[in-house]
Amino acid sequence: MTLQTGTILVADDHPLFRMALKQAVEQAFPTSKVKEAESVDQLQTLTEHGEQFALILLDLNMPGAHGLSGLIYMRERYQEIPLVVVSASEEANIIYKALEFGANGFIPKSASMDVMVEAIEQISQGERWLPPNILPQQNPLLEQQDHDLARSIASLTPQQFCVLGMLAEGQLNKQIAYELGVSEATIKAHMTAIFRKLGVRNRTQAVIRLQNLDVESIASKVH
Amino acid sequence: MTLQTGTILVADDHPLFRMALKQAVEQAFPTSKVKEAESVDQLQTLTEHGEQFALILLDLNMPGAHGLSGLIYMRERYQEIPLVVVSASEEANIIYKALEFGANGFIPKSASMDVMVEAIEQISQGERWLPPNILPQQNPLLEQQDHDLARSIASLTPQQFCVLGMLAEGQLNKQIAYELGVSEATIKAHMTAIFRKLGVRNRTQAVIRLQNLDVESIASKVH
DNA sequence: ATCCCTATTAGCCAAAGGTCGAACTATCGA
DNA sequence: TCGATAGTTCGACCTTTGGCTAATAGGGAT
Repeated sequence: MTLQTGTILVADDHPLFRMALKQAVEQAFPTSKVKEAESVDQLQTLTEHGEQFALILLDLNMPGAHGLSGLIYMRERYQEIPLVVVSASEEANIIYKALEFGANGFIPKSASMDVMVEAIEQISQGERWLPPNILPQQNPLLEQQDHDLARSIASLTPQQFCVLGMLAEGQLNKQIAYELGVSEATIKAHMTAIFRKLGVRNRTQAVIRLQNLDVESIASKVH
Repeated sequence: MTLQTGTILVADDHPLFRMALKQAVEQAFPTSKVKEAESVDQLQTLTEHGEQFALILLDLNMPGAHGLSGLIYMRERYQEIPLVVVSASEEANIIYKALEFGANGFIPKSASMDVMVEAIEQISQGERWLPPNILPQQNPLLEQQDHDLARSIASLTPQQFCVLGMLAEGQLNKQIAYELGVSEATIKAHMTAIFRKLGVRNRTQAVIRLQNLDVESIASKVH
C-alpha cells in the first residue's frame, strides 16, 4: 500500500476547502485515488467497511469530531494509517496536542496550495511537517490522565463515538435516536456503555470530561 | 475610598500563594487592610455583605470559579472596584480574554514579588499592567455572543452562581442540595432560573454553554 | 408601610435519563 | 460447522430532572 497506488481520504465538512485539499493531494500524487468525507459519519462508513487508506487528511472542526476527540478516535483505531490534521486553528497548544495524540503532521488551513502539496509529500515520506512558525516541542503537554482518556475514547465503538458526538452538542436522547433512526432505548444503552468507558456516571460529567481535552492547559501546571 | 485607606481583597485557594500575594499588597500599600478568601463562597460572603473593597485580586482557578466565569461574575457585579486577575496560566489567549471581560490587569503566578508589587502599584493608579511578553491587543477576540453570555452570567444571583459552579462539576441536584444545606426543591428552583438566564433547556447544555467561554478560540474564525 | 427581589420549600406531574437483561447479527477462528 | 466474541438493538423498570403553582420569609428601596 503505497501513496502512489493507494487511496487517500480527505475528511472536511467545508466543500470548497475539501476540493482544494483534493487538488493538493492529486498534485502531489497524480496516480493516487482520493475519496472524500464531509462528516464523521461518512468517515466511519468509509473506514469501517473494508477499505484500507494510504493517508487520511482530517479536519479537526468537522461536525461530530469535537475538538481533538475525532483525531484520537481515528488515530488509535487505525494506527497504521498516516494521519494529517488540517485545521483552521493555528494555536501552538492545539498543534502540539494533535501531535502528541499521534498526528503525523499539522497543516493550517491558511497555507497556500504549494505549501500543502509540499507538506503532504514530506509527510508521505514518513517525516513530520509543521507550520514554519512552530518549533518541535520537547516537553509533553499531556499527562497520564489525558492518555487514559484518549484510550477510553479509542475504545468506543463507531456507533458509540457517534452518539458521544451528538451528546457533546447537547442533544436529547430522543433527538439522537431520531437522527440515527433507532429507538430511544438503543441510545440509552449506548449512553450507559459510553459512561462506563469514560469513567463517569451521567451525560453532564461526560461532557465535562471531554472538555478537559481541549482546555486543560488553562488549569494545569499549578503545582 | 482610596487604596491607602481601603480594604484589599485577595481571593486565591492556595494558602501559600495567598500569603505571598498579601505580602506584596502590604508592601505596596503598608496602610491598607487586607482580607482573604479561599473560595468563591467566601468571596461572595465578603462582597455581598456590605463591605466595599478598594481592589480585588482574583485567582482564575479557584474552586467554584470555573474558568473565566468567576471573573465575569465579579466584574459585572462590582463594576466600580478595580479587579486584577492572578493566574497560573500565561496563555496569551486567556490573558486577552480576561482583559476583554474587564479585568484591570493580569499578573501571572510566576512573577517575582517585586514584579507583583510594581504591578499592583501601577494598576492602583488606574493603569493596566500586563506580563512583559504580552502586547496590548487591538483586535477583539470576543464576539457578541460572548458578551451576551457574560451578561447572563452576571445576571445570576450569588446563590445561582454557586449552584452553577457545582453543576459545572457534574454534581447531581441531590449532592448540591446536601453541600449547600438546602432541600433538593430549592436546587431545582435555582436550576430553572439558571437555565432561563443562560438560554438553555437542561444542565448538559448549560455546561456546554459555559465551556465556550474558555475554548471558543479553537473553533472560531472559520469563515 | 409597601413593594420587589431573593431564597426557601412542598407537592404534583410529565419528561428525560440510566440500568439490566436479552435478543439478534456478523465476524473470526478452531 | 460450531462456538465465541463483539456490536447493535430494544423493552421493562426505576431514578432523576424539569416545569408549574403556591406559600413563607427576610432585606432594601421608595
